[in-house]
Amino acid sequence: MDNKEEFLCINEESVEKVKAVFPPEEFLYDLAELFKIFGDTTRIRILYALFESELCVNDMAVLLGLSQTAVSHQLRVLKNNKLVRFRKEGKNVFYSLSDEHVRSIIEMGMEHVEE
Amino acid sequence: MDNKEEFLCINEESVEKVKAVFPPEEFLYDLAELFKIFGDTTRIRILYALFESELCVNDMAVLLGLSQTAVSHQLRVLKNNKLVRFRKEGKNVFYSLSDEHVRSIIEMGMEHVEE
DNA sequence: TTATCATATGAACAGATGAACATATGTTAT
DNA sequence: ATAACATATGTTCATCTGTTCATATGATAA
Repeated sequence: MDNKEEFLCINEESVEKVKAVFPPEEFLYDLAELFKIFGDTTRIRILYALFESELCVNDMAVLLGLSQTAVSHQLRVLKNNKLVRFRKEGKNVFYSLSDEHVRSIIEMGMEHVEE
Repeated sequence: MDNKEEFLCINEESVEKVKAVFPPEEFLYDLAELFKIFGDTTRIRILYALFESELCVNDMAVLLGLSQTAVSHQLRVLKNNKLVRFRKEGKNVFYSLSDEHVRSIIEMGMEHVEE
């Protein structure tokens, strides 16, 4: 079942063309990791909520009908990947989108979905 | 353990503001589904390969060092979600990106990763 | 027709992932 | 100090997902 018959390309030219510009594996890995973050309903809902206004954890939970724990866990993921930033104010932590890239990426996705 | 103390908002105003413009759940679900597709290394590599040139299944497998089966399975996902299209030519099936949205979304992601 | 090649599909297994629960940390008020 | 509150974290568990293996389909050539 050794199914790779050693580089039997059908169109060698195309393959070489692609190979020539292929980015480092790590880069594409990071790219996939980024999209993975957006690929969860809870996280997308959180990010979308932050489109309009910064919010504290409790308010997100209330707004989205989620447990505080669930929100906090997902915020950690978003924070670790620099998609949101936060400021502390007493007992509360207010989160907001970290930059315009986040907005752009989601908007691009929305265009595709809207069709 | 009933952890939702009935709408105890810290900032009622922000919550109302977000609620007012929140899109239907289904829309955000579809959006997450779309990003989920991009959130896998194999699929991103396939899509990226198709940036340069259309390719048949076997050539993708050779190029990316994957089994034919793995590529075929992922192409099905991409096909079902209309991210790639294909044309048959004899025994071969040539795949290509289905539209410019795909390219735009990936490019947006790359900008974020490049930082 | 049969043999061979290119791709697709189904089943099963391994690893990843999100949610819930319990608990910990950190902050303010008393 | 202690109590009450807001958020964070660790662990467990059920589910999802991607890969592999085996096999099927579909196409060309002999």
